[in-house]
Amino acid sequence: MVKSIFYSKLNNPDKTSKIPLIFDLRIYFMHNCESHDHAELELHKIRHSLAHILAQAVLEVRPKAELGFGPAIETGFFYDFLLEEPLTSEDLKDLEKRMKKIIRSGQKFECSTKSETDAKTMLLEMGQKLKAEYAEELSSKGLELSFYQNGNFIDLCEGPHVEKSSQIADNCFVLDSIAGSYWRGDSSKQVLTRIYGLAFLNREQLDQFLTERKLAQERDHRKLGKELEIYHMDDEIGQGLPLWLPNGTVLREELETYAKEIEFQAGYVRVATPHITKENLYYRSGHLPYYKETMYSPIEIDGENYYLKPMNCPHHHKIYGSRPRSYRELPLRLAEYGTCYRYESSGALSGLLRVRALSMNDAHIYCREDQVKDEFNAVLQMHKNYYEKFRISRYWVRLSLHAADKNKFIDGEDRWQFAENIVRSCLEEVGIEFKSEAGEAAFYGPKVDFQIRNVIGREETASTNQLDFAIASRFDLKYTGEDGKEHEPFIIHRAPLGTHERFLAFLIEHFGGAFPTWMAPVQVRLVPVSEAFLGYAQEISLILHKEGFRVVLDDSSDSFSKKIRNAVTKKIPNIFVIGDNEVQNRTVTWRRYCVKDQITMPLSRIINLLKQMRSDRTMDNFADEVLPMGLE
RNA sequence: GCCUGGUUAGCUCAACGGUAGAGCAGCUGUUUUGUAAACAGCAGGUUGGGGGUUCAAAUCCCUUACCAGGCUCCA
Repeated sequence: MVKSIFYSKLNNPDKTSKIPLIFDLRIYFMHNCESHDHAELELHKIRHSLAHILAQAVLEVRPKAELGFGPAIETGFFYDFLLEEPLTSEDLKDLEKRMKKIIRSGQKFECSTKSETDAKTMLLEMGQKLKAEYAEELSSKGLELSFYQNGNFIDLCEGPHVEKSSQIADNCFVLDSIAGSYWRGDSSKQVLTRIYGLAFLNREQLDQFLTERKLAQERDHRKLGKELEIYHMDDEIGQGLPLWLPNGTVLREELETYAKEIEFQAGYVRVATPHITKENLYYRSGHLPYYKETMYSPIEIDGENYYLKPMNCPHHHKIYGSRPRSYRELPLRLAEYGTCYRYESSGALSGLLRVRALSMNDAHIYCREDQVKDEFNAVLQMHKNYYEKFRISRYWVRLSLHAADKNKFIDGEDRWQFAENIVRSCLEEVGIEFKSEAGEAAFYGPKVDFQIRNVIGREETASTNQLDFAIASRFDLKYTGEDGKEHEPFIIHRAPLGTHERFLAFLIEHFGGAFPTWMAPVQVRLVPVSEAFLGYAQEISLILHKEGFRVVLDDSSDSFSKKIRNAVTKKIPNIFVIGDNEVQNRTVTWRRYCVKDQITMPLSRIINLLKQMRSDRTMDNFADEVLPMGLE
């Protein structure tokens, strides 16, 4: 009953930001867009045809433009052009008009095939050198070269397309943005100009997408991070080096405490390691030759180079190797919220999602061969539990396997097979759906990567679990077995909560800035109806503070309504309203974030409730999380 | 790192070759309020930094730092 009062409105729009509490652009960002559903196919044809029409329009204003690729994508289409004279976002409106004109002219899309020679001759005559290059490549793979022509425009393309341009509603698309790209995605090749378009079956769907994208931008962690004073980036500190403000630090520490408790229960022990390390360690680990360009330049001291650590593994390996190990003490699980530094390319940096200073929920598990499976299973189970706890459903899991590339992956086909089989069967046993991808493994073993998309659709690896069968020998890590002989341990690298930076960026967006009571920077805001009740409010404030709650008393001279508003815009989960009635009866009136209905209860009772919510880590920012203590 | 665009008060924005302005936040008063913005006043800016063009630059040009959207990369 009370539950329904408290949560009935939670899924309604939050009046402050005008966004639903739990909002999901998933429908637009579904990974598997290969559905063969009829409408999907129609939409695909429309998008793909629009890409051609865009190219047609660009050729009208830039006749010498060379065409790159122009596919349909999840939200529309793009086309890449090699231009002598640049196009800018100001040209998009004009191009859009030209596209509409082409659409209305009702051009037919006609397919034809050509031999390699004919195709190349024609493409080169048209000045389409990039396409000619691609035609040659396709042909060398034995593929047929098909062309689609509409009006005076012809393009090498496998289709499919609409039959006539007039089948496309001329208001169902919009040119969205302009960006750079590289030919064949290779940064050593030509720089192309990419124009992105949004396209849907009709205007309503386009408008809906635009509206929802706008709402999604409202919960962008960079916006909320500023509004809720979570972190600050400062030019004088450096790119990608966030300053965690007091509110953000609460979030980090709550998350960390939670992880520490879970890891303690799971038999981990904690370690701490320095931020800088001698160069040689990274030669030993094998990282330096591969990752030098993504490490900060070394600091020279006493004739030696020291690097800021880009990962914690070598340090943990050194801890393992600090004395002889017996099979009896395995598995050894070393955990650290280690701070690392990576010189990420400046263009990749983005709020907290991609930074240069990061703290990782890292641990390394050193175990025997007969323990690998149970350990990896436990890791995946822990990972799954975290995701369920935080209600993270917008992710996909990649099983990253090796490929035949001696430069990227260490030798040993048998060992790769062994490790990959274990990882795959663990995923199956724990019941995590995954997609295998060859060539994505770490150089020392297979990985299970949890891929998330942020609220505006950018995909990142949220966390990763790896089975390493190779590094132990580089570090000469051994244990004495039951047989009295030396053996090499397997190492599991795992970071289910990824980094504070990325995970919190994701949670900020996932929760729209409204954190559960246990995490919230301010857990309770006391709002007296007028200054006459400040005394009782102060008393409550002291009690709550003594109980360890993060409580703020609003003793401003703002109007009562304004005080409520201020508390709500800060997305504080619990507001205690205090007026005459409350003073008389030693109660408080409890108003939850985003919920107007409220409940008055004795002070002692509400404190017990809060304590229980805190110790249970209730996800009270979700509609269905049940309140404790029989409030129903 | 690359391509394109951007940077005006703490925040969100206006002024687009001719005296930098508003709302919110802040501060000071008045107001003491029962559920999302009381009222008044004050203060706040060498328009990211540097250089140039011009009688005159927030506005045009160059350069640098940073930001955004992509691309590349991602142990």
